[in-house]
Amino acid sequence: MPELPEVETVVRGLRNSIINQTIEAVDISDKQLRLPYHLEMVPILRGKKITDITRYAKYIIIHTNSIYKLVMHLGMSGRLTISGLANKEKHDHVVFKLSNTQLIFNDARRFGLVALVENLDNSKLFSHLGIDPFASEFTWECLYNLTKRSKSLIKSLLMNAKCIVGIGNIYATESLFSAKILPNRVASSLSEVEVVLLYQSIIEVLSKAIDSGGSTLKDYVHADGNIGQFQNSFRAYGRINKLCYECNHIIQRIQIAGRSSFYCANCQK
DNA sequence: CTGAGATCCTGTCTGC
DNA sequence: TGCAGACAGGATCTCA
Repeated sequence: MPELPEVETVVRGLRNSIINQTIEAVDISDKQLRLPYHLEMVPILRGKKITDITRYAKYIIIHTNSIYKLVMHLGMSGRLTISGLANKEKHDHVVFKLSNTQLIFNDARRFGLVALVENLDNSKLFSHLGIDPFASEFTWECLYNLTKRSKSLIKSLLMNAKCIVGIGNIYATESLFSAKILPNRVASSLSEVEVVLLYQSIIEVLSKAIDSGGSTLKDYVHADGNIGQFQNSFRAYGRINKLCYECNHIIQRIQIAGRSSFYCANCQK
């Protein structure tokens, strides 16, 4: 679910509310997430102070005054929220009791993960990941190099975390619409001009989505429980059979790599 | 090696 | 109203 803008929004929300708080207890449910829990996190984190919260790809990293970092991924339906209420909700899998509130990891579909990591650089979770769109090394030339040597479809490439991290189905769809490039084009067929347009579209779409607090389709909420607003700015995603805002042709849907892709056959070439 | 498809899991919505 | 089937922000494994 949450793509880069949603994760970034959650991280910013947490940064504003739980830095300097102490983890007093960790309560782990019996339902497994994507990977087995590191149960040793319960004693290790007890009494530790939260010093910073950062994002690495779609992972949320909670730094403490111990050598370990708490790493979380929201999968498709994960929520990471702050709540003063003690009552447990369905699908609350890990609850961190803090000085004067609770940090709650809730995930209906359990595709997410909560892990303890000592060294981020050595972690298997991150070793294969591609470039972050907001890293200074991510330039249009960098994107061009990726497309040139790829035989996959451009939308698959954008969503492939081994190439670029953080872009999922929504933002791949919106970026391609904005750049007027069909999602089922072979990546290596894109011209330099098209790649420049696509690069600019990715940065613009992601930036606007972050400014809007991300997109809420169903499960995603901010750390404070509020929903995102970027879903109101979608120009292609989910707009099947509706009129294209640019040219009034019908928005169509195709499946690419098993995911719905929405596009305007008139605008996108 | 690469890329497409299936898979993990639960909830919600649509159509019969 | 009930039930089957499709579909949903991701990542990873398997197979061709």
